[in-house]
Amino acid sequence: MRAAVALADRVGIEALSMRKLADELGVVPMALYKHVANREELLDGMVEAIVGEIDPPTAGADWKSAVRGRVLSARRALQRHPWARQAMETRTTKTPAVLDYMDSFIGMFRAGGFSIDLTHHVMHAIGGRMWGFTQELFDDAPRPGTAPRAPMPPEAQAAMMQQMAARYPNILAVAMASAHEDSAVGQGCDDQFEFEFALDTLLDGFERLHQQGWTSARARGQATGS
Amino acid sequence: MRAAVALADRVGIEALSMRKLADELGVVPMALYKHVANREELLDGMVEAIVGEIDPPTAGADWKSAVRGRVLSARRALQRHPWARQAMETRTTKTPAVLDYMDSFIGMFRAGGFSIDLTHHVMHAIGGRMWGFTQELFDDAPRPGTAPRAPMPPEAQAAMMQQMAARYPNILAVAMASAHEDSAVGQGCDDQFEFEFALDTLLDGFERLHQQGWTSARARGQATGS
DNA sequence: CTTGACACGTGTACAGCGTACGCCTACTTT
DNA sequence: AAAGTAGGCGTACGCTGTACACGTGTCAAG
Repeated sequence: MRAAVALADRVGIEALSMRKLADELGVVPMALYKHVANREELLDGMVEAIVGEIDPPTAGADWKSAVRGRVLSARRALQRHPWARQAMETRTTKTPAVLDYMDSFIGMFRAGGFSIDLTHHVMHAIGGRMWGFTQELFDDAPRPGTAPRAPMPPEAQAAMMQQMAARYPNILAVAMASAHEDSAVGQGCDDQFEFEFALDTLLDGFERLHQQGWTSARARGQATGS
Repeated sequence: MRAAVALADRVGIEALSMRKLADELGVVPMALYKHVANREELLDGMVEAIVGEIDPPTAGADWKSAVRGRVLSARRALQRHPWARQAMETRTTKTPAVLDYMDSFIGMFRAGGFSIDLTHHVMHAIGGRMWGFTQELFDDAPRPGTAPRAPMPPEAQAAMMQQMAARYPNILAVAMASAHEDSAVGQGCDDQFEFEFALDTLLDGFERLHQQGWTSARARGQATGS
């Protein structure tokens, strides 16, 4: 796994093949399949490793600087591994380290007193920026070419829920809240709304900066008002 | 090209191979290479086609609703072709339709009276959201595995500049301004700054919403303050 | 001390991929 | 009529992921 990350750092993600990695390890290609089921799972593992490099949230900080610091840490991790962004974007399954990160990320807003509802929208808005770059989050839309996962037996689902509740309380809270909301849409969350929420938050910010005659804050040595 | 888009719509981008596309057209694979140099160029062309589907900016609207409408149009185009997002993210060369779109996008802010400087940062901040999703823009960082493009003879470069100036005046204006800025960094633009600018714009927006006791605007039938 | 399970590596094989190279045919332009 | 050109064809090469069967070594239970 570490070797895969190192190799990708050197040759990029496209050039990382099972054969090249096997060569690197002085081993025959098929040997790798004793450790991962397939190439996809290898990429999953690599992403896990990168997510693990992100610093934990600074304890005792206000929500804003906690979030800010965490995102910048994620960005640093991504910059160390330029292939990681693309790899994350193509990943479809959410692995434990990713869920951990999301859960604790949600936790930062909750600890700052954000309502579940606002937290939910805010998570969408910050989207992949939370990874040090940007992507749509919660993107469960079935893409063509990806087979729908096999349905699980109900008791297994229940057990899964238990596990989830214990390990990812914040994710669950948000998911539950958005599931039975008294909105017009009813079940699930409204992608269009989330997109416009993020867009408008940015546009409103731009408007404010423009109205107050913003000139390069860089020269003044700070970013925005924060 | 149209056939490629249609096929990708059906089977996804991963499953779109030169051979499948050739089959679709009732033709032998190598026949495709009379129309495109390679698969990359095919993808470039497909992205061009999608960008061409985005509506032109509404004439006579204020900058904010012009930008808003355009982004939502881009989003609609992307939703019609779920593979397009990923395709655009892997594209490295900026093709004419893409440059046209960027130029006219910059133009919307300029027409709204934004300074070149603010426009620049704002373009970074809105990033790929301008595409109906989100990505880092102006991302010219050389990735491993991509050969550096062959350098051009200087007179060709000059001619290129002429063309650029005529066709993409807004892009050029922004590029020029950021090239010789009196900042500490000097030449080029500061990725880190741009990232933090966008992040802080969002965080400031979140803070404002939180402070004014935001509750689901969806129930009230509007997004944010706009 | 033997036996079997298990983790891990090997070798061979196959189908699918992008595409280099050379050849052929039909149509347009002169 | 001649020549160029746009497009399609066939073959072939090296690369990919991975299925399947077959070793080995380590270790616990009989």
